[in-house]
Amino acid sequence: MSEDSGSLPSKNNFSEWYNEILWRAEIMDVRYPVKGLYVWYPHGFAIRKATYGILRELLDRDHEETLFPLLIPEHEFMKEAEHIKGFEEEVYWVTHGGLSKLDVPLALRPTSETAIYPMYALWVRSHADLPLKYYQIVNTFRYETKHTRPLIRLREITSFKEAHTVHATWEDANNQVEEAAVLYREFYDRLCVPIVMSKRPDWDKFPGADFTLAADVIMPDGRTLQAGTIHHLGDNFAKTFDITYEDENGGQQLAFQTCYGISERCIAALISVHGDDKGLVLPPALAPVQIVIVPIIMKKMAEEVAQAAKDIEAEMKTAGYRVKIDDRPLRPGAKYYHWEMRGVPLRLEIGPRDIENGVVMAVNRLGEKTTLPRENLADGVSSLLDAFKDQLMASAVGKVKEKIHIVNSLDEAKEAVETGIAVVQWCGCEECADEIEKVLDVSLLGDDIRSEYIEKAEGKCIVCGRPGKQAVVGRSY
RNA sequence: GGGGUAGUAGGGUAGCCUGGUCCAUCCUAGAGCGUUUGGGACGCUUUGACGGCAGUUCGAAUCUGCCCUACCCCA
Repeated sequence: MSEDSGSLPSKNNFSEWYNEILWRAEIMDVRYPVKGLYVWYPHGFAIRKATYGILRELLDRDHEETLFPLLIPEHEFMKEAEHIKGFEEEVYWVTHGGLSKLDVPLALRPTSETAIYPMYALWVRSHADLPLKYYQIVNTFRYETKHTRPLIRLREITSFKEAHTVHATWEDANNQVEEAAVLYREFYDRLCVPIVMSKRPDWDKFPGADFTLAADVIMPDGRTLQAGTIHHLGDNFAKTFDITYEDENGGQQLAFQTCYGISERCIAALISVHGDDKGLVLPPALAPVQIVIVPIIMKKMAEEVAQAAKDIEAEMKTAGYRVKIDDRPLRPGAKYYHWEMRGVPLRLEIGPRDIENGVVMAVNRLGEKTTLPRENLADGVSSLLDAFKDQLMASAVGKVKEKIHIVNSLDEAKEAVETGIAVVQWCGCEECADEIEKVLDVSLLGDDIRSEYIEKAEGKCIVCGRPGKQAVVGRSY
């Protein structure tokens, strides 16, 4: 395989590194002949499967999974004025069935509010139906005009997990927003990816929402990637789609709603945060292959070594690991590079010497070697993998902390956003935000910061000097 | 939104202005055979391309038109 040899561009050149690792590690093939659409390789898809498996597991605690249609009739799509304004530039329309023009044009969902809420209007009858918490994992379409980028800016988002909840009161919905924030934090914890959550400024919230919380990931080049959003929809959509319920006293009440989504950008974050110059680095839970066994086959003891590898494979399978023997007729070194590129967390080497000594060589993806006793191998493996996961998290947190700069002036902020994000004091008005964005060439990501990496502090707006609150600014994808 | 540059085999390049070939070339690419194997093995044999569609021509990677795609710069 062509992607098997040679080295990656250094991660210091993040953009090149990112493009190259996607195909070298067999995540995505970008050669599909339509702009903004990409193909998942089986290996990338396996990472997706593991990642979304975790998302499902977390949501399934108290949500139910559903599936709504891809096509939305124009009259439903056009109902919510703010919502339309937010999306009209980027909607794909199906206008023909065969050769005949459709009476009602159909939108390819850019997001599913207008597909789901007409049905919610039918489903929600009484307070006993609430809260209602459904989610789906679907593809969505947006006609992006700026530069598309695999996993990050797509015309077909292939893996949009969107949850849509309905509640009796604004406060209930608000509690759900908080629950979603906890949920997303736990999700990214499982990915060992640190996030910074904040409240988007009003002009940047989801079209039709009361407010929006967002999880941003700080990428290796210091730019931020919005990797999850949580919207309090108030009763805005309930009014439009007539979602009402009968309360305890027999009166009709408007419902309150939230929605929150995560797309395959989470995988872009996963790859980018952990990967290194040798390729992918994956937490064991997300690795399609968790353990690769490389038999060191020489002329002597060839049979014994092959059999020992098979025995280890069987043992690891029994212990519940995704494991693979690499018995291809290649030099061992070639195999090491091959699996390092694909992010396999742990490699076990077994050769004549090891058999004689009753041990197995274990090497984790960070290159640390351990000699494990052959007896009770699964125990040794288990503790190595646990330690490896903790190492990944610690290293990711360390990198993020270096990229967060708490600053007191526009000048300091300007320097800070060259390598990461700046935490500034901001009075909250749009004029000052515009000034910050213009001078620094950044986005004001949000205030009401929720991050264990950022200490709370008070101060004065770095533009106008009025009393401020903390806000995150950075260059974003 | 405006401008620019470019698409040649799995990947990387030359050729294009000045149309012509039976072998273009490199690789850590593929296939086959053999010898190897504790950090990217070696030898021999071999496969495969001119982004797409139309046009000009005896003849197009090369000229013309349209389309698609990618990258860069400016708002």
